[in-house]
Amino acid sequence: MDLAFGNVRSCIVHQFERVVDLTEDEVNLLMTLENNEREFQAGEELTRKGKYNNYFYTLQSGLACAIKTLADGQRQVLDIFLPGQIIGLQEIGLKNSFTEFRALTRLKAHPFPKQSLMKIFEQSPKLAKIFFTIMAREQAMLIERIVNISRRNAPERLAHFLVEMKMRLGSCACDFHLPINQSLIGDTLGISSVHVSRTLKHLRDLGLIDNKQGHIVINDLDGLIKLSSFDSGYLETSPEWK
Amino acid sequence: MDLAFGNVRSCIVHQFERVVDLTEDEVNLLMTLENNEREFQAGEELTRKGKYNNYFYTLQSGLACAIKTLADGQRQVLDIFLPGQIIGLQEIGLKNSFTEFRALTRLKAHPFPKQSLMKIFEQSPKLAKIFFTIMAREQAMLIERIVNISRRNAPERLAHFLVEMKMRLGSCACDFHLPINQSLIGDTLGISSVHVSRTLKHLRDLGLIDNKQGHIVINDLDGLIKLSSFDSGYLETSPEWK
DNA sequence: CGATTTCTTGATTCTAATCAAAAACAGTGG
DNA sequence: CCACTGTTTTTGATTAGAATCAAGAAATCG
Repeated sequence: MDLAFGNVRSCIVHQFERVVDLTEDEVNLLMTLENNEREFQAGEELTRKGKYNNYFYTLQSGLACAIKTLADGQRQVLDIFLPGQIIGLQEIGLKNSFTEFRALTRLKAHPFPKQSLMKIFEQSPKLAKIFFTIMAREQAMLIERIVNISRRNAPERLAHFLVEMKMRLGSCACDFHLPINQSLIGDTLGISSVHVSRTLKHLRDLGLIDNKQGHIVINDLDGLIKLSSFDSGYLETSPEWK
Repeated sequence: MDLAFGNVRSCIVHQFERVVDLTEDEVNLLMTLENNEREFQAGEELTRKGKYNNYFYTLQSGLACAIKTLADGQRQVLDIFLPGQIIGLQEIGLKNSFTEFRALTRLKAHPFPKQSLMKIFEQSPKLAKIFFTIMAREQAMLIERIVNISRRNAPERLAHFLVEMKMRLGSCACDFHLPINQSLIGDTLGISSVHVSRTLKHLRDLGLIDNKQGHIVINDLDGLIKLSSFDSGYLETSPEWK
């Protein structure tokens, strides 16, 4: 398995401490969200679609995604989850959800019941605030996805997507595994798989990237950023919310 | 001004009580968010774009929208706010926001500083939970917008948009004012204004709707729902989160 | 009532979808 | 290690949906 999607020690605490300093009590409170670990195989569903799901998951290692399937069988990928992210926040409070969460690689995740969140709110307003901030960041990413799909053409969309993945992975190396096929990329960006193939070739021809089966090399990050008019603002958290 | 966008008494409390029963203390706490009212003219910006904004707004009457403008001048409308909604939640915690909030009609809104939210979290976990639920609903709407833009063609998109507006307005009468021009509708749905005009004509020709300057009449709601495969699930809150 | 904005309609162009088939690749078991 | 199978990717040809350009009609505003 690729290092980029490898293990994160106590993933949620780690994630939170990037944002704020936690007291011992708060760390312990958060740790209660991670008391049982489950492993999923690549392709396995974390939640069965349609069935009401009472769990969140904190993703420890591997990759997952959220997929919405339409009545006519079309699919839309809503998010690709990296280690440290919380899976399922987006459908909190909804009567019934038709979002399906699926493992993209073999992965480890900690399921915890949605009620735990309420307990956390009661015991620590500070943590409530952080969950709020995380939710807001998710939302900012969704907004950026709307802009991307709605306003950019295929090469721009793909370039934006690749830059976003690179930024979120945070690796210095412009070189990472992307273990999803072109069909799923298309379902993320709202273009057909055939056109994804053509567009990847186009970006290769421009010398911006190289790719072969699930491996991306970014040759010209600035070029991709310029092409897609990528603005990282939506990934950055305000200091005062830390 | 149209009744549909008319006054809501103490809008946020009203909104919250649709979801949960509030104690006297909680009502008072919420009321602190509405202690000063401001009026904005149609077309006026609530927040100046680019400038850091420290305020939320609870919308009391009128309509507003959130717009993101790209570097090349293209616009994307992210949300259309109805009375009772909170404007600005989506950009909480973000370092810098390039979302612009603009009045679509003459409107009344209550600005309150973002810090107030933290105070509420400290004093009532129950209210924190409701804010969370509201945020989740916003997010569900964004997800639906992604699906709409990404997966449906122009007539389907427009039909979906009209059904959503009707559902959110909650009016029994399939007949409402929509005080935004076709250019803005296009910027909401990711199609050009010219194509909005053609598509509206198409829906009229099918006998599904009637429209003239800012006024929509839905003749065949079921037809629109079927055309757009509209599923209201994303607007409905789960009972256990109430 | 003139001026400006918005809406409609037509003609053309372009991007991406679809259809179809071949090539590359990954996984399987002999 | 290689043949067999199924999946994924590539490439080409065609079609469809929507953008763009342009100009006239309608509505709104002062």
